[in-house]
Amino acid sequence: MRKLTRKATIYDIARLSGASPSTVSAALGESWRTRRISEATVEAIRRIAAAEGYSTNMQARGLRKARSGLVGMVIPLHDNRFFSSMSQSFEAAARDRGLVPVIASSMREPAEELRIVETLISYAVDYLFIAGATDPDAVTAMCRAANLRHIFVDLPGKGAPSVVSDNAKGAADLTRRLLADRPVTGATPRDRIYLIGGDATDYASAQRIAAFRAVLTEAGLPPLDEQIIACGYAPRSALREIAALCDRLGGLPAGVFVNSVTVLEGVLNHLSRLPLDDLRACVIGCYDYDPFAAYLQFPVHMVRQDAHGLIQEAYRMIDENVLDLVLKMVEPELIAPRTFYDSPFSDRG
Amino acid sequence: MRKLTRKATIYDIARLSGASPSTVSAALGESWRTRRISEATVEAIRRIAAAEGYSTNMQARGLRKARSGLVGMVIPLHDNRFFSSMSQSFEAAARDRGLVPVIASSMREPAEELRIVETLISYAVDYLFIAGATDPDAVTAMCRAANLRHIFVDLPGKGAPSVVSDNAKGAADLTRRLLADRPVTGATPRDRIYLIGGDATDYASAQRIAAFRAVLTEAGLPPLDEQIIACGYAPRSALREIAALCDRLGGLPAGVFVNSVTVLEGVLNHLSRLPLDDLRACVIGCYDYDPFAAYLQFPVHMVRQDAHGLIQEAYRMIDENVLDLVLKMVEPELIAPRTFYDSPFSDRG
DNA sequence: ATGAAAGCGCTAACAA
DNA sequence: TTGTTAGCGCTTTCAT
Repeated sequence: MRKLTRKATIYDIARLSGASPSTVSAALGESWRTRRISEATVEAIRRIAAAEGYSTNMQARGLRKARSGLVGMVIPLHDNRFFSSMSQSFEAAARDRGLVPVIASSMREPAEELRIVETLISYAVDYLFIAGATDPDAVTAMCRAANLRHIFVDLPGKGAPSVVSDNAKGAADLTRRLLADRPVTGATPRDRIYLIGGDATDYASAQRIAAFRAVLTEAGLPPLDEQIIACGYAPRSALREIAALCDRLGGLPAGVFVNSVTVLEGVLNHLSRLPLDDLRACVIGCYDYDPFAAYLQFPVHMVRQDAHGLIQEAYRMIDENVLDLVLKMVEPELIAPRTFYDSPFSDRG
Repeated sequence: MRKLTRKATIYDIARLSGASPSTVSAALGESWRTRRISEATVEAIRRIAAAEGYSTNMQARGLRKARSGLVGMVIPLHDNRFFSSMSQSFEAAARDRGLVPVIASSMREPAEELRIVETLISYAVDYLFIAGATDPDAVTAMCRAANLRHIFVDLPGKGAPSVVSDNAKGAADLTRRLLADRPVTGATPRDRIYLIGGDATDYASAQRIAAFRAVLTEAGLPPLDEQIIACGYAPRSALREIAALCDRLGGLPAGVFVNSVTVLEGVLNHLSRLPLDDLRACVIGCYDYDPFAAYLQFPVHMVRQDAHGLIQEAYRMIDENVLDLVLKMVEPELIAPRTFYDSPFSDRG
């Protein structure tokens, strides 16, 4: 017969054990050593608590201690290999520290991002990670007002420590690789390399676009503005833009630098409609790694961003109480077509 | 100059506005209508609160109201297309209801799963979704003790409403499709279809395996036990098992039913080392959809589970206060090789 | 070695 | 229409 009563509190355990609530609190927590509660008492109290299915009410504890035990993270979206890897690492690292992770997705909407930050502040998260921030300054302002330690990941902010991929290096490496694979003359619009996807106003894309331009210029192929198609990250708009581009050019260009895995999804949607020989004449690079995308019918050069490393580094800053406005870079890695990268969680599924 | 003071409380707003804390509380919340606070007062209070950057302390509110405003969900892992889609839908649906989602991954470890449930209970989540439960009965026991409404998704439980994919139908469809694509005789070990991956003791895999067996049997090809290789969901073990299988058979079998997208990752890792012609002689099906996996060098038949539909249905049960031990089925969809499925979030990235 | 009591910030009776 | 008060469950001085 199921008990319909509310959850047990320390008062219940106190009554049952004959000890006082404060003793119970100490016995059930960490402070019993310093309070010099006898081991016998602690044992007895814990036994009873276990029997009653007691568990600490974290709302009450948090209220009293002014620490919730929660760590928040804002990501653009869950349904994305890069960000979901970050979530996985974020969660593991949180647990290692006895914290409970709360991950929310902003859909890259600045307003939504701020609403989420406000919500997380309401729940008194102890730290906040913001990945792919769309409005870092506003986030910093809110966190400052709430006295909340925060840290930017992937896209940096000016008001807090930041950990980002070395986008310039990753993009330069990828661009060079595309050129090496498929030398172009730049003589005709089709004999050029195009960059598609991303938001030219965000830091990561800006860095990548700059590197892309620089490498092309170095190679004596200074890019025209129309070679940069920063149409956002959504598959749907990427599909539209790559189709339009092929229309304009009368076919695929010599090469495409795809600015994220979600963009690649849209691009692939279009490419899949074209004859295979056309695809093979075009060299494709993608700024992000996906094991399946590594084995498509045409080779794809990929840049694997170190999601795990980014998160580790960010937690290190929290652990070491770094408050300086550092901008830490984590190296991405160029992955050759048809190569497997063994993720840190590949023994899980 | 940054204020270093703690966050504003209703007492601060009360002092500043000349109203009482309870009036402030009402004005800032929903109850001011029924309490018949004048609009003017409400306005004034809200203005001051906004100016002070006030936001409700949800720990305190939750403690008082015995409702946290949190909804929990346990998933096996974040870094997985199926589950991360679920997260995305779960979060959107939570927000529609004014709830804050807390998603935690169990890595498919029963002990971890229970620890997470206990943690979520500690934080007083108002509802709990458990996706891919490894120990549903234990979860139900804990939730009962804590008086927590819960619901199983993907893998059902006996003690609470459950929403699951129609695994039998999905697996039967996929198996039939494999047979249609690549008729086998069953005469030699290589001329058979093998199922790889999953956990034979979990409900979903059990259903799929049963359907796989049934379809083969119907077709006059009753499967041997060695045709079922339920080696778990991890890419790494799938890699090992498919390699071992090919070793035993002296090459790829006629067909492979891959039991999840993570398993496909491991399988692909092996297949990628084989000559393309060998792969093309083997028909591959995967129970899960991934847009990139849909465009590999060899065709892959896929079953798309309706993550969004599962979550919608689960929330519907919460909304309608369904308490019966129903087992609701959601139909998966067979997706032909090289087909794009347009996800509900493809306008995002 | 343990207990009593105050208070974290909020809401809901109950008063006025 | 608004104010006063008690108390949600916990931790922490301060007593003893």
